[in-house]
Amino acid sequence: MGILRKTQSLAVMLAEFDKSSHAISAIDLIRRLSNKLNKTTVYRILDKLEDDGLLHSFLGKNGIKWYAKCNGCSKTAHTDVHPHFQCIGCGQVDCLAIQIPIPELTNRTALMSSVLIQGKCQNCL
Amino acid sequence: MGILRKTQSLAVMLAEFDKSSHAISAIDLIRRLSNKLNKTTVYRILDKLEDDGLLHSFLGKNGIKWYAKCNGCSKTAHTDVHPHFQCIGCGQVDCLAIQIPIPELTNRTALMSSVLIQGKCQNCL
DNA sequence: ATTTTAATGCAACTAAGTTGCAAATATATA
DNA sequence: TATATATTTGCAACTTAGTTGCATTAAAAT
Repeated sequence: MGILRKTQSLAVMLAEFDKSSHAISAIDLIRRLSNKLNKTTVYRILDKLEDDGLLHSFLGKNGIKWYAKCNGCSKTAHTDVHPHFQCIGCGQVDCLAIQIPIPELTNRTALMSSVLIQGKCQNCL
Repeated sequence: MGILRKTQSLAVMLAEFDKSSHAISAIDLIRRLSNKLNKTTVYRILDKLEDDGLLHSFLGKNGIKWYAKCNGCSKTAHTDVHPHFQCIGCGQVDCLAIQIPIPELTNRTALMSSVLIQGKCQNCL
């Protein structure tokens, strides 16, 4: 189940996502908010916001977890699927507003896919 | 640096990869070989085999590390890039012998990409 | 204002992977 | 073949990301 109470911690978290247009890793968020929120709380609120379709999560380099705002998802359907880009220079991670088509597979049914592209962002070129 | 000595541990590891045609996760390998090899040794040999272009690694569901045999890679160039498939039924992971084209990105340069497709394998359909 | 129920903080834990170092085992040299 | 040298191994201890149980706190309902 997702969010049901409007708590201070929730406001703090939402503010943090409103502040930046990029994805944020769970660990970075914990670091940034360490004086305000406990890390357990951060993880729990992230979970709930994802349940509610406000955030989506994905794995970056080295398998660490990132979160970014969703576009047009709901509690029932996460429709906003797209690749993510991680800059190997500055580490910044962004959602890409493109579609990567997955071809039909032989002997298998594809149900979901995750694409992580690594490279250099404009700043780091 | 890669492998330089033909040790028993190395033989045990290579035998394990020859035994199966699927990818093997590091943790599973450690479990399977726990009576023969220390986990540190397993990780170290995996590293070296990857350096040598005999294995490639990638991240599966939940960010855990998988290894599979390479096709036509060398110590200097890992040319064998392809998507991986993880069955959500049995957990089995395979390399897919297909290419997923990554389009040109605006304001960014893509240097590498990793694609994980999840779905059902033939057995689990 | 009081009760109910969800959210929080804390400490302790788990799981995957890494590191330092002494002991063991390949390989090179004599 | 025996010895020296250098790599590999095992072990224990550590790190890092994330999770769990439980008592306390804070929303929301009554």
